[in-house]
Amino acid sequence: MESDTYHHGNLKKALITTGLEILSEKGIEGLSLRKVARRVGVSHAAPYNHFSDKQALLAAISTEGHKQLYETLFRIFDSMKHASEDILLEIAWAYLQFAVEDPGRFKLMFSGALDEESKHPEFVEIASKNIALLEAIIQFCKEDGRLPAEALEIAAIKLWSSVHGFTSLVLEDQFPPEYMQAHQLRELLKAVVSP
Amino acid sequence: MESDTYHHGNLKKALITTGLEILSEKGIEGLSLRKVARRVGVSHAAPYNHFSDKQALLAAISTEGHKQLYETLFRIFDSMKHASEDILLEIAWAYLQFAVEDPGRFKLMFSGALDEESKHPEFVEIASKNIALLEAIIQFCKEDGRLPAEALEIAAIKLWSSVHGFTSLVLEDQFPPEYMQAHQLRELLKAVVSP
DNA sequence: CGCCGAATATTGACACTGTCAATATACAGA
DNA sequence: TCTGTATATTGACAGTGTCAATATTCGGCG
Repeated sequence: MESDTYHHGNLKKALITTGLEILSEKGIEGLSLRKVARRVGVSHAAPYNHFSDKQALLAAISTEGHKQLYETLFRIFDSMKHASEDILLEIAWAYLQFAVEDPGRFKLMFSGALDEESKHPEFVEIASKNIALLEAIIQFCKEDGRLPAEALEIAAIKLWSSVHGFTSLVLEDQFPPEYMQAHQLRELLKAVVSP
Repeated sequence: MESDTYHHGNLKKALITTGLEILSEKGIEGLSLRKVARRVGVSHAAPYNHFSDKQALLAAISTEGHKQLYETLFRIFDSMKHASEDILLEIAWAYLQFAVEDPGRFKLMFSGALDEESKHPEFVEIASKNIALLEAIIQFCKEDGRLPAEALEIAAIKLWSSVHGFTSLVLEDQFPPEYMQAHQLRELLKAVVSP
């Protein structure tokens, strides 16, 4: 599958993963089409055979990020189903870690560098999968009986809003610096996810 | 104060307000130093006499946005001190409206186009002013006695996180489209701000 | 008034970017 | 093998952020 022929083989995938690399190293400002192409070892216009736009590449990278987030959260959920600890807190903490460990990726995913993510069907799919996972987690946490569907959706939105908002504000340095140490953050997060 | 002399007079302020204009019209991608300069009627390098960087101009614009947000929320708070309605909901609603009515401005303020906002002292000042306002609002809503300081800070962070997260996710089209009508949004928001 | 330094604005250049048209190369099936 | 299609390259274009060199204006001092 790997070759250095004239035809790259699977340039599309290579562009996405290399894009994630550069995103992680240089942040969102440092991510250019030409840089990705150069890194992959291909001419500056080659990406246009696979992506109509820079926007299209960014959307693909963002989608890949959402898949990674899903994987991360799902793994946590799965590994804690039989533990007694506070699952919601661990999920929220994982969300925060996901953002902090690679801010560029998180910002691309959520900070509107994309104009119309909802035009890309792959993106819509993984986004709703993430919501469904959240709902499953919440359902699981209510030991005493299931919630009605509507309440479940609302609870999921509440939880996601809180955790996402907290994470965004942390990432953007919007809190006073004395809150910004790890164990402080964890305490705050506990308050944020508690009802 | 207004003149079309060689020296503009107060180019710095003009650049900021014109920047906000373009931001509102073309969004964050469509905002360039040169476009702002052209619109103000000044050469493409003139801004460098007042801002060391594009980043510096963006930071100033962002700071101005935070001031507008403070004004907006303060007005709501002030006008509702003697009303019986749900202040928290109205504040949250105003926050959401502020974002929706000018997404470019909101994204610049919160979506990490800035690298190190906390280096600009004016920004730090208005940011903490905004937190203080939130705390005052929460304090006011607890009719039965004051909260201890620590609980107050935590409550403010909880509230801000929820509302900000909800707003961001709405702005980024992360929710299923059936949630996206105004009265639906208001219902959801009510759930988000309720304890 | 006239002069001079400081503040401010302009011009021109540079490397970099996204995008497109024209061209070249490689692959897959007849 | 030949041919069409998919893929990659090259070269161009306008637009960008930034900087150095230059020009213009302002404020204060004589």
